[in-house]
Amino acid sequence: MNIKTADEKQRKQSLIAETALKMFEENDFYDISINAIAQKSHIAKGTVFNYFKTKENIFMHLLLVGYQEFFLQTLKQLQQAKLTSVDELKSFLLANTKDLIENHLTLIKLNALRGPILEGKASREETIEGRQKLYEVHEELAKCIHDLLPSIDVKTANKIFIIQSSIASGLINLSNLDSFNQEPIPGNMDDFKVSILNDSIETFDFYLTGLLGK
Amino acid sequence: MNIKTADEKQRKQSLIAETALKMFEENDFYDISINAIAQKSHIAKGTVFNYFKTKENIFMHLLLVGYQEFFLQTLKQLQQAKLTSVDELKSFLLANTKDLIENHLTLIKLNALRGPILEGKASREETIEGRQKLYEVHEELAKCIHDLLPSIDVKTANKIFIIQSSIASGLINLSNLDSFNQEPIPGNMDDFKVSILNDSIETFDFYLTGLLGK
Amino acid sequence: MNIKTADEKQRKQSLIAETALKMFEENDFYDISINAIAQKSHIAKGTVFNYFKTKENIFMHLLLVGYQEFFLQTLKQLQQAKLTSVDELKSFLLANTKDLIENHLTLIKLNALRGPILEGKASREETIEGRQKLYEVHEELAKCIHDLLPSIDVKTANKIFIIQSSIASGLINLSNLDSFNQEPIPGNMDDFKVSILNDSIETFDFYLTGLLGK
Amino acid sequence: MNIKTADEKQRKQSLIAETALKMFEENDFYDISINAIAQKSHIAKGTVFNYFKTKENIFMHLLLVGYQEFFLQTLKQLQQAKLTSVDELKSFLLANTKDLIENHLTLIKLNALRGPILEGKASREETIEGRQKLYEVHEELAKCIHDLLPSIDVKTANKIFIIQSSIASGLINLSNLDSFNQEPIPGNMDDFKVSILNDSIETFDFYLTGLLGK
DNA sequence: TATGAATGAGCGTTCATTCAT
DNA sequence: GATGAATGAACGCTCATTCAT
Repeated sequence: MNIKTADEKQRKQSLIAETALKMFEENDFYDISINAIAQKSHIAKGTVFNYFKTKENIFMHLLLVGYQEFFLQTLKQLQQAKLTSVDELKSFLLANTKDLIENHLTLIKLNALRGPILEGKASREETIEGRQKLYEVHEELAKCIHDLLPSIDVKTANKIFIIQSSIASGLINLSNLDSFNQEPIPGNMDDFKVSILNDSIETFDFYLTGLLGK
Repeated sequence: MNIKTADEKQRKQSLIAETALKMFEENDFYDISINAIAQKSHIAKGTVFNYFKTKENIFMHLLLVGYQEFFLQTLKQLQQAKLTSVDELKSFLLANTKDLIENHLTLIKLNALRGPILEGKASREETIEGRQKLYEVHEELAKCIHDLLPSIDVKTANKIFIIQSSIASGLINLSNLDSFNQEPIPGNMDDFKVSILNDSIETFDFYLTGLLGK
Repeated sequence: MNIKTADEKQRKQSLIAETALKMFEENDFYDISINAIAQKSHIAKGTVFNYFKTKENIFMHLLLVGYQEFFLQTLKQLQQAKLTSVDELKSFLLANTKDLIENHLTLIKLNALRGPILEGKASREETIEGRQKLYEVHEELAKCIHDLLPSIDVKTANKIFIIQSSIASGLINLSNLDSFNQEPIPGNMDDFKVSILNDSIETFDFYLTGLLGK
Repeated sequence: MNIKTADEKQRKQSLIAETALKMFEENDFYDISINAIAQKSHIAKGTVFNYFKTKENIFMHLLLVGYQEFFLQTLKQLQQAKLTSVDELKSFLLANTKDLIENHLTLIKLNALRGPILEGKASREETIEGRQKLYEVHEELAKCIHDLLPSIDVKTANKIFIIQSSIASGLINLSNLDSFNQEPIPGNMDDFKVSILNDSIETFDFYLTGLLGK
């Protein structure tokens, strides 16, 4: 048990990361203690620190690797999609947004932690390395779009994905206006209901139309 | 002097709230301690708790009252604006967004705290009371828009303001992608620069066009 | 119990400091935990931090205030002693050294912590303030000697007290060479026995003779 | 290769010890972790524990072996020096002190660890064995002095070297009184400057004169 | 013999909250 | 109403040491 292969090490790191991710689905960063992550992972507290230097690093890893994977998957889907028009791209992106929200909502929640909470204590080196990898995938994705539809330049294509996350991230913050702590607020709150999924898609749809033309 | 008038009471509460607001402009919720708020307000720590039952209540108050004031001000401006077309409304709303971002950025930052952080510990009663007041103003604002431009129904008008905040809030989360802890990341990061103001306005502009028609 | 006078506050600070001092007589800095200090003082751990910002500050306080008191007491004794010759001064200083070692040994042990351990985490402000007060007393003491015996300049008089502590501090480090963990080492260890008191006084005596003339 | 010769074993032990020594030149005992020693030695953490049962044993070894080597070297130099008078011995010892401070300052720093820190956790057996070897060299050195200058008895000669280390060790503790964390303290601190080398030699010179005559 | 992953007790420190005055 | 001293649970994190391989 003493010498782990890179693969075994990765697996344990993933165990920790995935435990943290699961917990983050239901709890806030500050309500998740390293102790709890360790317990749920059935390992000792110290072991967590053998794999991540700080608590913030865990969540930064979640954000960076999670987005990398999401964009890589998006890239693959894009390559298979053989888009031929802006309209088809729009459809593709809206479906992609649905996937992001339905299956990767934590990524979007993690965005809100990055600047104010994680960067202060996450390791600069690791973060920048992870970010650069992420940016590479992002650029590749953008280039792929540009290749398919040359009228969309690379910068614009990059921006599309930034705005995609922005919209979803913002709608999370404004969701549940009709309840308090999951319990409904008395009175007719219909006008304040937000559907993260529907409103994100609608907003992103309008955005894409505005950006790329009717 | 033993018995404070309601007015005096309000004044001290405002003092605390405004101090907290100023601190929130530059620091994260978790980096602002009650102790620091008390010191900056030149009052005792215990006094803070005479006016707000919990730390979370302070920031919930900031959010609810801040938005009330912002929407009241918006309402006034709207009443003076004498809009006659959807296009004029759009211009009005974009200018209003600029004001929101330039002068009330903390409101938008507070949105990100509400669900995951504040609701867990804020007093249910006070929050719901504050929220209902806020919703009233919000409704009034929406109705005003509907009165000016009957083609826009009240529910839609309400939604406009929710999306306005959503967009700005989301872009805050995605800003500073080209730096780490305020310091620039090496490499050409042009494609990842976000301007909260410009991108919010662009996105909101496209949204309004999509929603209300070109 | 809520508003303490300066005097009451000082008394609690002293309680903590004296508890720490007592513990330091028998244990090493790293074997004394804040928890233990709090328990022995019959107060809560948090209360300790209301009076000292860091653990290091406690011991820095002990060092600075302890020496201040010792030098003030020495100054008083000196003023009463009416010395008229270098020989009388020597006798005075040797008796003073005896007092230092017999009744203030912790001060000498604290010297060994100062540079390598305390300075790294003690508050700069407080330390420098405490040091400057200490230096003033030190200077006053030196001036007093110069006034009594003008052949001894102030700088030399200051040095005398620095060397006094040095010698005792060094001999502490070299003491107990004939035992291990308080238990005697087998064999005849007579040649390695150190008497902190006797050897300090002998060494200091020789030093003073060399410095001030037979 | 499964069975290491005694020589190979010694070589790895020396590697660890020398790495620790180098680190101790610049860092405090508590700032040097076994992990760091292992890394700097390019061996595994567990390997360190194959050669030293505890962290304290490493530094105890450094102290005992370091002093053995220093005294052996001193002995050799003494045998070559052909001293014929107390004055020549004094000169020899002062030069030896200069060497000790300039080239073996860590030995003196280690003295301060021995009693309060190392003995508590260092292995009794190994320590006593090392100490006895050290005492033998020490005695030999003392006897050599006695043989050269019969007026100096062996006990006195032993003591000379104990006081030599004491003085230097004490002056280390009292050095840097004119700065805080390497930064100068405001104000004229001339009277509180300590030169470990010069003041050690002066003090030791006076001591030797007092002990051995004029 | 060498390894390094796992451990977990223990640390200093923070801070919202209480409550006697 | 105002105060601020007291509290203590909870936190992230360290690190010497163990031991299966």
